[in-house]
Amino acid sequence: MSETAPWLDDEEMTSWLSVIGVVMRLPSALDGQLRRDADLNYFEYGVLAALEHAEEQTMRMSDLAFVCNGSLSRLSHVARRLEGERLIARYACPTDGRSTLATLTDGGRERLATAAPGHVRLVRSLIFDELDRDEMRQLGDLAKRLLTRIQT
Amino acid sequence: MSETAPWLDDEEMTSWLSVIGVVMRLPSALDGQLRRDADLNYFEYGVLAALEHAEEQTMRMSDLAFVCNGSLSRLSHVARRLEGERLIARYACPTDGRSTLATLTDGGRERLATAAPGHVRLVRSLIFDELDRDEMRQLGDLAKRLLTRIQT
DNA sequence: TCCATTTCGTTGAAAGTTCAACAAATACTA
DNA sequence: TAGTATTTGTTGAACTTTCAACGAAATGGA
Repeated sequence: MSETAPWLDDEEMTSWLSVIGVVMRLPSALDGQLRRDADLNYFEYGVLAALEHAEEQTMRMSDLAFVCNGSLSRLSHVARRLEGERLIARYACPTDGRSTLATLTDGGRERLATAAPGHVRLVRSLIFDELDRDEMRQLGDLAKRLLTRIQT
Repeated sequence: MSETAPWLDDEEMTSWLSVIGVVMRLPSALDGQLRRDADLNYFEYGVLAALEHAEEQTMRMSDLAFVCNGSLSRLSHVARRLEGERLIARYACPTDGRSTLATLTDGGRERLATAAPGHVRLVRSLIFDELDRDEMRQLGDLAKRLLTRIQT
């Protein structure tokens, strides 16, 4: 990435603006519904949802941060808030003294149940109602390849 | 959007997780380079870039907010900062007393020139180096359709 | 073993964003 | 045209995220 790269041409720019438009606007669209329905933002929802799907409904903080696509610091602050609301609990990892394990509480499960139906409906209405199965698969495959690069 | 929607099946979920992964991680990847190279975040860069491409390098605040995919309030705060650094200037619109016009200054143009090469290189390395022309067109078309729904 | 390095998580402060309230100007309508 | 509603933009407070610094625990060589 050291040599001078050419600028984007018109066609590239058009595509890029659509992509970045989705990237910039989707989070606030999702946050809005979650805030109204369950007083959560998407990152908080993601934390609860990730824990629900995890074995024992428990994950290490750093793994949780990774699957939630956020920094460990961000997760740490959010975990403090969620713990304050008794939606998750944290305790020291018995096998690695550096690690902290986070687990979903009953309250967290309930809150997730409050948020989820509206969230799924919204995601359907914004994404899956617009794209058919094949298109969605294409989008997912392209996004997966980009994600590999971004995640470095 | 009122009836109970079915949950996402495995294939849908896999695609969705890739999409949301890009949505969540791309902004911080872009912010990092811009902060290092030119002490800007992506939203600020977008404001300067939008003005540069505008006629007279000038836009109404609310139009600017729209093309930058942000709220007017967010833009207003950012504009105050950018104006403080003399990267943009604001003045009342002569034809509509409610409106404010923002325009790029020489300093703003210079800052953009500092930021742009690295930014374009990064976007190329993350996006265009991974996808060929045809794939990028596909992605752009799919994203454009989603954007239409999200932008309501 | 000992020491340097890395990993893990938290913290407080700084920076940024959202939200609700507001004022000013324009547009609408009866 | 008077009164109401809408559009536009700003503001301050509350909230969230980032950044850099830190301590504790584990790892890896010499």
